[in-house]
Amino acid sequence: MHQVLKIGEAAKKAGLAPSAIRYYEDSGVLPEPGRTDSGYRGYEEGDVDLIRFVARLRALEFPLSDVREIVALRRDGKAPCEKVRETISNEAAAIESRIADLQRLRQELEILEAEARDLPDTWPTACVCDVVDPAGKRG
Amino acid sequence: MHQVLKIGEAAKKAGLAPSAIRYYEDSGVLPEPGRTDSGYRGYEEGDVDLIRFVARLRALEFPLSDVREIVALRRDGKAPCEKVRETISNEAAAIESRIADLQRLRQELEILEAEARDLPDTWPTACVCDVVDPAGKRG
DNA sequence: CCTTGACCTTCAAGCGACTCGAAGGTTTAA
DNA sequence: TTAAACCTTCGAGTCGCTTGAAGGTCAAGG
Repeated sequence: MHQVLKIGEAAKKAGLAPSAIRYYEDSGVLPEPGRTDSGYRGYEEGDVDLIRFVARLRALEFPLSDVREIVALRRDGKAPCEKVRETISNEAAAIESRIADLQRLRQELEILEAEARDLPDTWPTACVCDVVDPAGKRG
Repeated sequence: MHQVLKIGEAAKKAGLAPSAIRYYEDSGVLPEPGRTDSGYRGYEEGDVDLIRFVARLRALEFPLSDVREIVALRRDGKAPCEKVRETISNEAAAIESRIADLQRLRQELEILEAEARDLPDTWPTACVCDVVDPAGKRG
């Protein structure tokens, strides 16, 4: 009735690599699943749901430590809602700030790219390096 | 005349940690500097310029392997211009695509944040988890 | 029956770009 | 003279996995 999946099939359903699932197990995020007689991991429907949930949190780039805590709360029958909300807002802030950093970098790189196009390569007299680091003197 | 700086002072001038400079040296990005009688690294003006240049490239998030190649070209008296331009454009593309990813994530998180605000925490009946992973059934 | 190939297992090591800690040596100022 | 603030090396830790080696299992095809 309720079929048991091997790690490769479970991984496919969750959009993860088998090695990632093993890693989550090793690092205490996912519980140890059952085993077949020959020692293969066997995932039941609920297990696969949990893996999918973890995959989803990781796709949102939640730190694995937070994912571990959230999964632990669920396992203990406690509501992870507060922790989830907290992590959502932390993660949103982190991403916001990373986007700002990258946009600054992108702008810098655009300027450098444009300036580099116009510069003849008469190294060591004139060089893109002067554009990249105008303060540095080449040796 | 030309003063020699210890690693901490050189690091400060370049906006790096001393440990980062040692790491660049170990990993073949920066050449080994001179040493004082007591074994301290001693950086001359040109050395500091090179460290500053490397710091600048890293601030633009160039991969260290590319920085290593660029520095090697300079050391060999060759124009690193082409490599620099290439790396600028690779890096610009990588950042562009990372920004796009993060903007998608940000949007998702904003939606989740809003939905989570409205949801009562009647675990295990209704929960932020349902919002995060609507397809997953909680156990 | 045997082989082939696609799975699965464990364990160790590698990636990138560093940082941190331990255990010790040096220099400078009070 | 002694304390603080440097410096040295070396090894291990971070994060989130992936990759590889060496082997076990299982279903299909010849």
